[in-house]
Amino acid sequence: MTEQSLLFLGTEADRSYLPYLKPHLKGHKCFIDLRPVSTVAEVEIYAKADHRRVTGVLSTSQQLLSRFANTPDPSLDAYSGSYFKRNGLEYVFLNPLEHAVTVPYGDFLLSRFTSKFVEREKWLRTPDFNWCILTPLNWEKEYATFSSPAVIAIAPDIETFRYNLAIRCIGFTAITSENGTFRTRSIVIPMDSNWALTVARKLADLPAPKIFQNGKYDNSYCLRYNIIFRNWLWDTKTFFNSWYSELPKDLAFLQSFFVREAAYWKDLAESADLETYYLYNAKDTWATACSFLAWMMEAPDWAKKNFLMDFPGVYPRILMEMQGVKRNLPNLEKADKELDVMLEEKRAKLDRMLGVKGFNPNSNKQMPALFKILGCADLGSTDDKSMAKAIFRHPLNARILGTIRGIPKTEIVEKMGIRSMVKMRGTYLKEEKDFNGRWLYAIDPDATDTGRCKSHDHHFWCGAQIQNVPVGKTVKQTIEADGDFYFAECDLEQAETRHTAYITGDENLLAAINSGRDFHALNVQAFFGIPYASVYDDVLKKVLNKVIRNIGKRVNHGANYNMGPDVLVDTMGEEAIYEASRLLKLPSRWTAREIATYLLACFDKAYPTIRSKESGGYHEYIIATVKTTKTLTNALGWTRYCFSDPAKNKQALNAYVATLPQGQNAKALNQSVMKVFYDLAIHPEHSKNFRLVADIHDSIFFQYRAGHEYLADRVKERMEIEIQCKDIKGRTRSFTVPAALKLGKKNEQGELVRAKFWHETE
DNA sequence: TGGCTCTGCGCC
DNA sequence: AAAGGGCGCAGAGCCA
Repeated sequence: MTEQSLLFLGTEADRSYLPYLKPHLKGHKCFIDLRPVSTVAEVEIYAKADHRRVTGVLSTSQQLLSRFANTPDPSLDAYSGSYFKRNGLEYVFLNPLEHAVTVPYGDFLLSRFTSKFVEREKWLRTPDFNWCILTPLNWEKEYATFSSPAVIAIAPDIETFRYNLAIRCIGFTAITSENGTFRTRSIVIPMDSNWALTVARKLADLPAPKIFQNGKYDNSYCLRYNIIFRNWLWDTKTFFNSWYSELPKDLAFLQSFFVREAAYWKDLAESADLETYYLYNAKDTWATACSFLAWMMEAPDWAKKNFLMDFPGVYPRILMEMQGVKRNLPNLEKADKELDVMLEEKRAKLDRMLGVKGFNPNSNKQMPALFKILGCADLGSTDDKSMAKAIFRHPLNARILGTIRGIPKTEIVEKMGIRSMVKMRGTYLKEEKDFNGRWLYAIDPDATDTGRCKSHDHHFWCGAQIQNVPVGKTVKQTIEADGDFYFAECDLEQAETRHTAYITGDENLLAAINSGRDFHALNVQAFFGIPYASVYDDVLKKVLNKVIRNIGKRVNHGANYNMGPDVLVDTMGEEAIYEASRLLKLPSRWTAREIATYLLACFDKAYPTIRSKESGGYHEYIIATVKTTKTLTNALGWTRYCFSDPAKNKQALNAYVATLPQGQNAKALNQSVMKVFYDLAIHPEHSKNFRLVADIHDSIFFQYRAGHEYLADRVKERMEIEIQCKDIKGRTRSFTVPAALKLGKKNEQGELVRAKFWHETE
């Protein structure tokens, strides 16, 4: 590698962080200048001076960036890692150096992007970009290239019109490999004729494996056109989440990460010029192809294993997304009307109490003002927890804030607070979000840090996410099963707690979870010494002491997430904390914080290996594992790369402590979803009588046709899979999380009434 | 008007 | 000093 001379053009804000740049320069000479720059010419004169002979410019200057970007006010963050070459001088833009300290992966990216200059030989030698617009005149020649056996993969990408969901153009980049050299060819089909449609279908049907970036989007649109992509086997978004799940995942970031010479080009999409727009489309496909090559060459085996686990999950998810669920319009209107009436009533009541007109409890200006008047400004927030505290302080507060807060999580509309009602109407009860009478959503198997699926609104710019629909009748009564189908849900029971038990190997937790008895009542006995028999009756299967059982439940929950005492007070609420104190006969002079500290200590005594600071505990194991390997791998074989140091940062510790149980459960459920998909949802014998609706973290929500109840049992069978799990001391056990099928409700005669609406599965 | 941040809240 | 994990989305308010 030849000695290089670099120039860092930063800003004053970078000054105190310059030491973080140095180790990444790998000994190369680097001039530093923090003065404002206004023109490229100025930089060139400075850099090319004989005594400097600078070849590469690293810059955190937004001002300089604006000379390169195609937009008037480009964002440094969007362009970080972007590369430009002008007049023989190369430029790479970076986020402010401060990120090296303030962002967990800041130093990592600083190193990576700096290596575009100091370790250029490590980067994929990018194939040249060459492209054309496909026309009836050139298409045969291009098609011959694309269908040649030398093509190892094809990266397609579509551009769409949002207002009518039409495909505007489709780009394809073919990767060919000859004698170890990769070449690309890119083409764009403007989708403006039947000829274009025919050609697009032909290209999609080619046997070469297809690479998409977030391909569920493209394939959703193409399915409407009957453009069927054969061999969709790769996805760069899934790739990236498989390797560095904590990093950003948008395409622009991916290209700057994988392609040395890539510049952020998304702003070309704003272009009114058609040819520029098609160029943008072609570049998208080319960048996707290059990212694919770079990932294949660079990603470690564990990331590839993650990919193989996650990618097939796109097939059941796209099926769920394209089907959605039916809305029942009369029920939707009824629910909305009911909320509307109650909302107006409560708003009027609140206004009367406050002596004003139109007080808005959702306003971040008005609510703090109200808190100030009520003497609660010290709470620092006006969220639900703070409202609970304010209400606890004084009956007047209770009267006023009660209208805003209502009874949390209640299923009765009359008891709901203003905020909940606004939330329900705005988020879940808007008819205009539906698509031909159906609620659509997206479910991504490749988008979270822990490996869970994530839901959001649909690719067709409608619908809403399906994983946070409020419990209870109000919203769920608007979701109706199709034709002669019924709804059912199958839930994994106590899934994450069971995973925690087998990961930590905590003997007490294992015993509790496997006793077949009521887990929370056992906790009450273990935590507080209150006899199990006074909390739960095993024979009648009945809770005898709801209050104390609930306290046990919440302490368990809090400790599992490694809460501190203050947060436990917040989540439980002072009322419940003092109630616990009374029930457990704790010293009456104790503060809420002291009570919470005691409650958490009770958990630690009962389950000594979970949070224990002593040697051999789970938290210590997490800290040590991340320190030595920077990764955490769960029993299903999914690995998370960890950028933060859990020894130095409690938030990071909490995240990493949670990642194994959460991710392990997620991957187990994913296996079940795959089985249900292949064995039932698309099985020739069953697909007519079975529909997958969604997977929701620890449950599968589906429909079966009347007379085909056995299909529900088959879902349950496929969810109860055996898991081999090695605990932190190296002992392997196998276990199965039990699943519970919810088909409907029993009527007065004790007969099962099957669920026609979603709330009836609860 | 659209885009942005902030706050708050829905779920597991 | 204090620290609950994983998410998406709506409304308010500010700014260009």
